[in-house]
Amino acid sequence: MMEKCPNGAMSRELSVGEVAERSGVAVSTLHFYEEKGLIHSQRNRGNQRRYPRSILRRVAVIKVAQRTGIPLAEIAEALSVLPHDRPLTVKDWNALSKTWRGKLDERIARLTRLRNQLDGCIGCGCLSMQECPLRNPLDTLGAEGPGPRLLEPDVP
Amino acid sequence: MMEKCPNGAMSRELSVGEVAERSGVAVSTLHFYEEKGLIHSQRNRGNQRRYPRSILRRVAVIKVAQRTGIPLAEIAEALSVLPHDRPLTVKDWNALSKTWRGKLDERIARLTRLRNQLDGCIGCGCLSMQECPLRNPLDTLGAEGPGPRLLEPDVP
DNA sequence: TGTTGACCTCAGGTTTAGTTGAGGTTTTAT
DNA sequence: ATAAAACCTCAACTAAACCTGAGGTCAACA
Repeated sequence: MMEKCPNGAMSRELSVGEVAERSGVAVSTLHFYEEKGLIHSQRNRGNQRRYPRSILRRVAVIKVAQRTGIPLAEIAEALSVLPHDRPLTVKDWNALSKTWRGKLDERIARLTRLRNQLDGCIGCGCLSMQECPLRNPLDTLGAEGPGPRLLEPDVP
Repeated sequence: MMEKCPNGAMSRELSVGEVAERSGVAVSTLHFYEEKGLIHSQRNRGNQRRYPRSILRRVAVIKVAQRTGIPLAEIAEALSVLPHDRPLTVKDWNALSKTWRGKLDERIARLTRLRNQLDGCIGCGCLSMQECPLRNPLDTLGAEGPGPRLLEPDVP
């Protein structure tokens, strides 16, 4: 009798090369991810990596997270709470994607603030330490005398 | 008679430590920037770096560009068309900030697209190779049979 | 039964943006 | 005059996210 496939489908296992091709990452990257604990593999009797098809989803999730700017270490942490030996459920994906969507929002918000500041400063020629919003977030509280005018009045 | 200061103000030159403190970057970073050609320095008779006050503006501009995500090499390139020995004018700053504003826009747009896709995909549970917008930009044209359903229907 | 091509491990290299430290000189303050 | 603080160069190190290559094994196919 045929065994019930834990993946819920009659799916052959994949070699590292197949996973690479189908997921669009290099073989070396899969090795690297494994080393970092982002993915796992079984080995066949010849010591070659064999993956369940669910690896494709896992890699896809990793790549989406990367596109949002999440560093691998953080992705690893987020994925680490999920068991490696069962496919991600919709629930898992919901939790992850909501968290990451939050972070993505933050990133967008930061960049948008910067853009607005930049818009406000294009042409103003200030970039002064005391007043310019582009400088202050970094250069908090000048504690200096009347700072120099930083841009010349444009008389070449 | 007092020489006309090229900076247009009666400003003492700054040491590397002063620049570091006032611009908020480490001394080692200023050395590094100099090595990369982003900034220049004069030396006094004791071989110590001396900067005109306009260095502060230059460093500020570099930091703004970095915040928009521009790599140092590209910043160096953008700044390289401007002479090192005269302060940036409002015109210079306008040109730079407009270019960078464009790149920033692009970045924001990319992230926003991703966010919308993520929103559309939260809860959908697809992440399928053929259909999911989160996968396709990377995994262009599956050219495979009817791809597997990638997420389990959530029955733990 | 070869012989490719895919796979293995492990060490070391690459890039970006710096930081750290050793060993020595200059400046500044007392 | 002397000590401390700041500065100099140069080499090496860090971290992230991989890639490359050497030397050897495994699998598929004609």
